[in-house]
Amino acid sequence: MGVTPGRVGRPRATGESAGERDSRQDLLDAAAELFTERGYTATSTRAVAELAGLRQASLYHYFGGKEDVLAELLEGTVRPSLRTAEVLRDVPASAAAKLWALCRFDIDLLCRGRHNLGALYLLSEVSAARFAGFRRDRAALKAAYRALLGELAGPVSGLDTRADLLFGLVEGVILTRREKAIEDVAAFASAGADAGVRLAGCAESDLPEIRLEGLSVLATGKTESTPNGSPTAHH
Amino acid sequence: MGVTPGRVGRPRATGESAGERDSRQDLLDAAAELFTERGYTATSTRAVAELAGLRQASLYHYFGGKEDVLAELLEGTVRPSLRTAEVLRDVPASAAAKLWALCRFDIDLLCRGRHNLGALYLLSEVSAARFAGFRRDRAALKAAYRALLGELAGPVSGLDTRADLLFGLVEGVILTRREKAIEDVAAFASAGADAGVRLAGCAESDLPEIRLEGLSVLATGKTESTPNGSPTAHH
DNA sequence: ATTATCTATAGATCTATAGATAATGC
DNA sequence: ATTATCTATAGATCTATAGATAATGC
Repeated sequence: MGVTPGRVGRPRATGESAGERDSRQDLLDAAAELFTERGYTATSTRAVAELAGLRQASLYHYFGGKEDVLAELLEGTVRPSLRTAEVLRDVPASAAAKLWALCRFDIDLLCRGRHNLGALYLLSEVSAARFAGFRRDRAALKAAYRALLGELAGPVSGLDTRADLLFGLVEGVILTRREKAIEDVAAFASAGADAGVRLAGCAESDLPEIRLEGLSVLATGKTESTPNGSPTAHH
Repeated sequence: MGVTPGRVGRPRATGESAGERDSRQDLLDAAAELFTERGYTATSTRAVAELAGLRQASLYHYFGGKEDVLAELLEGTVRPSLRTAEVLRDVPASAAAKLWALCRFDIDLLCRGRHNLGALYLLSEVSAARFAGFRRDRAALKAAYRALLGELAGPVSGLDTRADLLFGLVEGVILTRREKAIEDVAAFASAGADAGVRLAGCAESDLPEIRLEGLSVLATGKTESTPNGSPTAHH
């Protein structure tokens, strides 16, 4: 014990190999930073690898190619929200409180983290069939929003439209965050959740109660949030 | 009269030159389609030129480079909204109605048109200093939203946050549109405007009146909407 | 003469593969 | 022997420029 682990394999050309985590994660982190800040196509595999402290070709030891890196990052951005939505379904609480809680969780997640990972979804290239897994998860999350809205409003016409708008409100914070730093994320997420239930038609006077119940729902659900910066890897 | 105009300059290699509009606009249209569908960096100048019916190098006769094309498209996306916001400022109407009208106009604009031009703003590359003009206009538009919100709510705390969220709701429709076609744009835009004033704190019971007044404001303002597909060029 | 286009190309990328090398593990 | 990395490179781009060419205009 106490023995330095000693790494298998040829050392990195940049001496910096030593103290770091594993290279695969280094690559994902570097890609997250560059993809969100410069865009996907504008980022070369060389840029990713070198920010991670490796040479370009070494990226191919861990990923089939650039697209695989993006796919993995993308999936990490919806999964936690989707899991929260699933947990909420079985929690005994008012629909309004659950909706508040889901908005609050999602917005918080999108605002937190070192990079604006939600922005990856904005890349036009994501339309490609390659990212089917991600898009399936995202559709399921949207369905969860719609279900809660329906529970709240009864069989109202225009439910789909409202779900679209509400989902847009939540994802819209990605754009806000791109424009400026959000200082107090918790407050912003709560305000966003307030806006969400207002949009859903809840009366202003019911808000304080909804908020309280929503917060307690979140606390019970104890849906662990993503650790700062890097997406959770479930692979 | 009746004489075919007869075009100056060497004819296009693709015979198709004849019936078209001017080449500059052809290039902008082609770029709009490709940038929104594949992304900016992923689109080559060759692809743009050839979709426009020209050869790659001919693009440089009209634009300094790819970035100039993007800059011009971008500016066309905010200008009409900004102009509407300015017109609304001086219209005698309730703040709620004006806010409704502005939301309605913006959402309508973002949803209409052949390509999802709003999505251009999502490109990460747009952060670059190169597009200062566009970003200035966009900031001014957001300020208009905030002003109306302030007028409506009085000196409330968290006004900036609400403006961010409202703006996010409006721009969020870009994401909705990317995901699916919006069949009835007018209805969607009205529902979005409803959602906007709800979010701003207006009571459900006031909505019918706000809507009516908002619609009449829009009709008076007579802010001409962008012609289908291509951005208005104010240059 | 002027203009809009063309063809050709230099120089700079960028992705992905082949194969060498420098560690540890046994 | 296994592994993680490296170096080198082929082949495919892509952007921007130089300079030719095929129309109209006068």
